Amino acid sequence: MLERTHLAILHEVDRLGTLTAAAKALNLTQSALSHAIRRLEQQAGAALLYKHGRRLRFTEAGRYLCGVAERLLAQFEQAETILGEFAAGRKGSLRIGVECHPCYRWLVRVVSPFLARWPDVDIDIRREFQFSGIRALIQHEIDMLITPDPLRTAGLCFTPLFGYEMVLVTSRSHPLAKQKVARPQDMLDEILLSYPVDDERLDILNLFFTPAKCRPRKHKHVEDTEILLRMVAAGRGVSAIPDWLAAEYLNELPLHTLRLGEGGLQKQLYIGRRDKDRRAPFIDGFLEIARDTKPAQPHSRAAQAMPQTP
Amino acid sequence: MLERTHLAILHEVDRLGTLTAAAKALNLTQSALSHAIRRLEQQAGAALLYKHGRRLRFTEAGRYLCGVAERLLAQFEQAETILGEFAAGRKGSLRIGVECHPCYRWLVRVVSPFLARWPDVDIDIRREFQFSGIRALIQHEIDMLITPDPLRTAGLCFTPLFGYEMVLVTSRSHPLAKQKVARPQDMLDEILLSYPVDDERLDILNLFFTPAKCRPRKHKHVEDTEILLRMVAAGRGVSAIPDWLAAEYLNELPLHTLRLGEGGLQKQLYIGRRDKDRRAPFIDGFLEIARDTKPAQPHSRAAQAMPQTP
DNA sequence: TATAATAATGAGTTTTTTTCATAAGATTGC
DNA sequence: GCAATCTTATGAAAAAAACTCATTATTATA
Repeated sequence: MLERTHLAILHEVDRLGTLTAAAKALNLTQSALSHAIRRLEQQAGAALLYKHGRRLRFTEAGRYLCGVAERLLAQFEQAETILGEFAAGRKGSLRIGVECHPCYRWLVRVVSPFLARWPDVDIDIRREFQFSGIRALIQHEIDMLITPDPLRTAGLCFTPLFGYEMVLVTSRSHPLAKQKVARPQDMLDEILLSYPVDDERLDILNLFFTPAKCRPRKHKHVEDTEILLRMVAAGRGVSAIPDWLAAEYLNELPLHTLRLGEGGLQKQLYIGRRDKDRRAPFIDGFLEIARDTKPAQPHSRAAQAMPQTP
Repeated sequence: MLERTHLAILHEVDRLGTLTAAAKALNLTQSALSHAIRRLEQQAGAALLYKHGRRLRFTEAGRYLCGVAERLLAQFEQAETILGEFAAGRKGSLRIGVECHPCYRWLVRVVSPFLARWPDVDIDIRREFQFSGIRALIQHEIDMLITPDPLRTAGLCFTPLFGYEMVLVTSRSHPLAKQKVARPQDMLDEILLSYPVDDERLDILNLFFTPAKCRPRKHKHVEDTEILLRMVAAGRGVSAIPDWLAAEYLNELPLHTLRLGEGGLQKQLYIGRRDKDRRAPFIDGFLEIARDTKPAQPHSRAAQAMPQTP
């Protein structure tokens, strides 16, 4: 079978003219090359070289193979180079799962510096999972998971990114806008707007309404953050979002934010990865950039006090 | 170093899903494949496969190599196919040198059946040589030489093709047209037309005039056979050409042919090749067809008696 | 014609690959 | 949950392949 070494030998013989020189270039003996060529010729059933004086010349078939060699050897070398890039962790693709809907807005700010730092790494962000994000991570469907719910699982490790508080947003003209703190009982007549997520995974239901054994009057799903907040601003409902996300919109929309309960609904965002993924430096690289990318200033809630009309 | 076998293994694993199946397809054991992949991974410094359940999955790097494999394996296979063509003697190119100017006309009749018989062989006909055709043959500038002057040379072998006679052609209205035989002395006032070849290589000078220690009045070179004979027909000169070539034109042009001297100027056409070129069946193939392709009937000289005006 | 350069060859050694036997891990069906 | 089954991993031994060494043969050169 035609092998890479055969091509390398023919190529060097072509380049240097003699077996002896080619052998030296390949760190082999002239004898080894002679044997190798002989074997190849016997297998192929065609002469590749013949003696011309004390040198060698290529037959038609040999010359043809030289052309093949030139093309294929280059491809081998390129493949090895790229393989080296993979090995060094410079090349690859990073599939990031996001379990916290609004976090997408924060994530896009992480991605840009990452792409600049790791030009050969592609990023793929996924927000929908067959089952849980954790499972997707374990099953290698994604490489990193951004989630506020780090399940302690063997083989995974979670790193905290930053803490935040889920706040209630209402229109600035909403009756609740006079309060600083919202209690579940205040909201029995409200329409709750949320991202389209299972009820069990909505913190405002799990941690706010359920303990108080009540529910808002109505619960509607809205896909997009922008639209959701515009609906809130228009008084069509209220919603619970991270404080830093609200902060980004307070200057643009007539919104008011309230603490959810006396202590507030405190959350922490985590980034998770598989333990064994030490192999790819860019995973750590992403983690580092993610840790350094803080969300909008939570204390910009002060902005809500500023007199301002959109 | 990345080898063809590595690519083949990865390709089969990709295609069949398991090492075991791939091993069977490659007529190896599962163990051999496992070892081979392990070695490659160690050399590359990058994981290529990882266990997922009881099967294997490709890492990024592994998937990349699968792509490489698909491309490169196809190229290897194609190269081997073509190498097989060479081995079977079907693929190649035949460079034919022609030292006898008018023989070109005969040669074209050989080429057609050859091309039909060896569809994969290209033919390249060369009429100009740096030095001699023999030298071109020895130095592999050409593979076959058509010549009337077979120099006995080591490493070459010449095969006779057919005998012919160089005849003098004149216009039918030329004074010499009354004769059947031309003597050198008859032609002291003539203009000799010939192909543009060194005087030493013109038989009519070497073998006809020189022995008689005389020369025609003038000697002109004409490139093309057709033009040369039209000039002869127009009485602008006389020329010496093979009898079979004259035969081809006797019906078309008012030409007359005379024997050069009493015995005539007898020649033999040879085809020469390198001794060692047994390697390429199509060289023998060409030789066979050439031997079977006879020139125009010499006895069609009878045509000259037929009453005919152009 | 001797000398130098180069390729070819055969035997022996080294290296690489392969196999065998078995362990270990994961899935399936009961 | 457990046996049966499927799959990969591993280490040692065997087999195969590649390589080297020493030498011969051929050609070019001075």
